[in-house]
Amino acid sequence: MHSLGVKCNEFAFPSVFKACTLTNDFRLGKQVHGTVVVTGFENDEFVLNSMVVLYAKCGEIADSTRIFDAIPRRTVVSWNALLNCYVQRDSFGEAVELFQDMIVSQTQMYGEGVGVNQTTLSTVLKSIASLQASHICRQMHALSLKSGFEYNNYIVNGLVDAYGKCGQSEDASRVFKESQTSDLLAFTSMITVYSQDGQGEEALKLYLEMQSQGIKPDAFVYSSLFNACASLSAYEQAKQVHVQVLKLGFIIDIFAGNSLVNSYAKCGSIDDAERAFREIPERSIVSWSAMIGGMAQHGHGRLALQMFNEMLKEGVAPNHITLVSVLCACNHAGLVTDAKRYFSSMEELFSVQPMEEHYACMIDILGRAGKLDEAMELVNTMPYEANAAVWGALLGAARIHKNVDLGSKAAEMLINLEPEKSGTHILLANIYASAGMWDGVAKIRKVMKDSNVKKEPGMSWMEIKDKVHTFIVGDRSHPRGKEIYAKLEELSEPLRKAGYVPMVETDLHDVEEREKAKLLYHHSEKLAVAFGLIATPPGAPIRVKKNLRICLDCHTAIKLVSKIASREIIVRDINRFHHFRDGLCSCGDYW
DNA sequence: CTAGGGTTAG
Repeated sequence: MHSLGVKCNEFAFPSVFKACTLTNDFRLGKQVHGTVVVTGFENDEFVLNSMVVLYAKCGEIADSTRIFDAIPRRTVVSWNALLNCYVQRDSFGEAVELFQDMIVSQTQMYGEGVGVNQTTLSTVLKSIASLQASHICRQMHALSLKSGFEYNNYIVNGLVDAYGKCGQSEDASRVFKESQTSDLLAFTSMITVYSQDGQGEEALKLYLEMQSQGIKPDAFVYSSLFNACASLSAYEQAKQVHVQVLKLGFIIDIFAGNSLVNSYAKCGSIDDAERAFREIPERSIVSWSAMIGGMAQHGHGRLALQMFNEMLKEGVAPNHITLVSVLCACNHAGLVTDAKRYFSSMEELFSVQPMEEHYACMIDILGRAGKLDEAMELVNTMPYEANAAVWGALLGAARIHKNVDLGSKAAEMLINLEPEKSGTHILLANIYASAGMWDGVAKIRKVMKDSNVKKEPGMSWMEIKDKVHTFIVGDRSHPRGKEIYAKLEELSEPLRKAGYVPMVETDLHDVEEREKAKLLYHHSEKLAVAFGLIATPPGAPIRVKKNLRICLDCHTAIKLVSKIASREIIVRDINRFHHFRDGLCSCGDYW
């Protein structure tokens, strides 16, 4: 047109720029920019706004901003284009800053809550979610209400996602419920929030609810569902969801595949995890890390290291998480020398600088192996302040190696760092008890009473078909309670013959000795195992999970039960898996 | 005239 000598007025340019933006034709756009200058329209705000959008879309943020800054009145679209530009390159902080300028400028120009639209809010919510900027969530929520976008699907989804990522799952759920949306993405976001918040039951319930409303899922939701199963340790559930994905004809992509590996591992079946792992077509570092970490948690240290070598052979570079898992694997297998080698060479070999987590892991390894001096040396020379993980590792080491001094020092630091946790007091009491320091035990009991620290009640679960059976110490409310207690009674004689002596001294309950022995014998994990023995077919593995660390007395007893009853018993406690088989445990009595 | 959801450790 221009080359034909036809005069072009300012009304044509925005449309031309728009066409260039839509077709991603940056080259033509630049040419037209030149024409704008030649024809003297470079001060027209409509022309300039359309140029901002063009340059932003092409990722030329400097040019875009330069033009943008020179426009006296910017359109919402220009602001949005620039905002989106920042989000595209993960500059979320800059996006939020730009938005704050935008609010000031647009409010001056148009009045409150008017100069932004749903695209603005949606883009900014995504930035807030990525930054986990919880303090701005509420403001954004208020602004959305004020602007009248409350029930817009994009905004609902954005708010759910942002509240969730900022750790405010209750607010996320309130927005979701009040919106009464039937949008697939909003459902997916809400399911993800629940699963990331450890509310696996809610996640699975919402998935059912979604289907009963006739909303068809897509492949996105499954990674979160598998995670929900993982957090519930619900093996049957994981299998059911897995089967359903296949039935619906969705391909298990890399995200869902990685979650599935993690889920099967966390549900106690490392074999299923490995099968799922082998079926992932293009395994990423996340897939490998999940598999290596799973094997480590199951106590298969050597296999985990083999897996790591296989990974290196395939040319996949480990990241900091992989290396935590590798160290963890060494820890479970008692491979101190290997751990030291990996730890000291990780920066040189894999360009991963040891972080706090790696130090904590290494300190745990040294401590468990009884090298308490070396562990302390590392604590004193590392470039970090010792955190709860480090003191926790030292406390655990002190318990295993019966070191009262280190134990009380570590416990003191831990109680300062996490005063609300009862586990620290309990562990220290165990250390005192095993050293025969009964006044120490009594003191802790008093401190716990005075400071109102409650021992978190121990609970164990067993999943049979799709029903979850819950047990707490001494509880007789289970429908098959009578049989469960009879089974334990029946086991007491063979247990005694096999050398089991109740460890009453480690129990902190304020009751008489005989009463203690009874409580001990009816710990939740023992009840769950007894139930497993009567409720599953002979020879079937028994899977139990517990909300705390498994107790020492139960660990001893269950080892013997696995032999007496010829059963594989798998207990997932808060830290790891214990595979009891033929009188032994996969953790090698280190936990 | 621009915009939304999923994966690994401790």
